[in-house]
Amino acid sequence: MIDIRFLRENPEIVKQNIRNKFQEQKLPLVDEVIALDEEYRAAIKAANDLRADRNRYSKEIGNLMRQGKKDEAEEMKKKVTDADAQREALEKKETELSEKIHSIMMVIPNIIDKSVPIGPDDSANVEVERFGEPRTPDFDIPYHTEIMEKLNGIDMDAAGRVSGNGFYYLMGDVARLHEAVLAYARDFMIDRGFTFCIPPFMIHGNVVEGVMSQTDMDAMMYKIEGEDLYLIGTSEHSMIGKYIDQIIPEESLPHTLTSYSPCFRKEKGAHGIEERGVYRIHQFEKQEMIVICKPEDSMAWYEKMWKYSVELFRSLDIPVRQLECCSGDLADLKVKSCDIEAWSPRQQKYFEVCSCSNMGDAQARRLKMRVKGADGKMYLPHTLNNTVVAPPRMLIAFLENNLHADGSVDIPEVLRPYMGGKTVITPAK
RNA sequence: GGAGAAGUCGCGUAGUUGGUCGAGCGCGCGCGACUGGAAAUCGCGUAACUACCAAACAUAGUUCGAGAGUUCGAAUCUCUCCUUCUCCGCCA
Repeated sequence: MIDIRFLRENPEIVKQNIRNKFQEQKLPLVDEVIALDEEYRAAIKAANDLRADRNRYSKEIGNLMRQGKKDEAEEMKKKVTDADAQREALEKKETELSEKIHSIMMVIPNIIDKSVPIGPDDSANVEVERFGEPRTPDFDIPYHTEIMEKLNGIDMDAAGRVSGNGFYYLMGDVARLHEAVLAYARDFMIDRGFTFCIPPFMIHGNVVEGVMSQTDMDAMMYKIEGEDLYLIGTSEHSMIGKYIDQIIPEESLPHTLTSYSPCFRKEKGAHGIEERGVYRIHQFEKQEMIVICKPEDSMAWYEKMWKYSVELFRSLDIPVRQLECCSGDLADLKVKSCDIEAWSPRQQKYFEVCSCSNMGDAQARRLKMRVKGADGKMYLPHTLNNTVVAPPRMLIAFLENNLHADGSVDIPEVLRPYMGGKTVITPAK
């Protein structure tokens, strides 16, 4: 969500930004919203004048009543009532226009950063840098669910019977590994100064609207029947939502938080064969990091945040690369975003395991989250989020990269304390 | 889930026959005076949003949990919802 004042004053920038994001169908909305806005402000002005009249008369009526001048008061009441219809019509127009403008502003994309590569879709994303040498073992690596099955670590059949497609039972060492990764990631972020947080896993509709775009909401969020509650798709939703309607003291910035939560996603749409198993599921668990900071600091935080992800994966000896999202692949709220992708020796390619985003002030504007500056002035902070690690998916990379021909899997040193000291897990006999 | 109480300006409170209440007081905070400096004291100031404006000020509008209603006029009356607290129930 961008500032309507900015749009009003810089329609060409907004339009060019829409073109850069290959959303030509939204171009007419710019002029449309400018016209509506003009109409809206005229309506406000007219309605304000009428309200001012009413207020003035009402005060006068009070005075007259006190002086016992009933007749004059009655006459004045009539004057006010006469203007009622006009005032109510204007007020109705006011709210209608305001709603229209709001709904348009909700779909106007955020202005992307100058550095974002222009491209229509994810095929135009740009590899920026690789970290670690991709390895290719001299034996065939099975599909990740097979590796897990050999370790007696997964039961997809039972999950299918109990919950349907898109769920999993993790068992034994694999389940423990899953928790170990989360615990390690949690401590990794705590060691970097982030505050650990366990947020609500269900949130109100208005918070959902504040943190994500409408299209994302439809495609992702599960709603609780009969209640104004949604299951979160990521703890970013509750963590950024935490600040709804809040005024943050400037001296408390930046807020650096790392949160754990299960994540629930509908995952509407067709997904390929490589997205079976635990790659794309309705429920998974994730350690997340979010930062609320001054606008001028957000790019520095962005750089720091994606590097944390790289560092974490490298500490588990998994090769990764940074892939910068191009304009067309950037969700509407985002200013800049990149994925960290892990190397899959089986597929001989990288696949997404983390997603780091700078949302600029878009979420802050929607949520009415503000910072009170030292000079007493209010401004909108910037919000950022990044995956620390989402274990079911990261386990794919983990197992493939640490697998031996006999089906055993090495446990990297940093995870051993969380695995009861085990150095390796081995297939059941 | 049931019964009761409450939700006011950063915090604590006043406000209960609707009008001079956008809101008093205390604390906190800011500025100033006093002082060698400080404490204490005294004085002044201290919500957000919107419109107008290049901007500031001024002006006008909106906001006393949220929404709707009654009324010329609502913090004050009515209704619905939400939240918190107390008690009970039910449980990890």
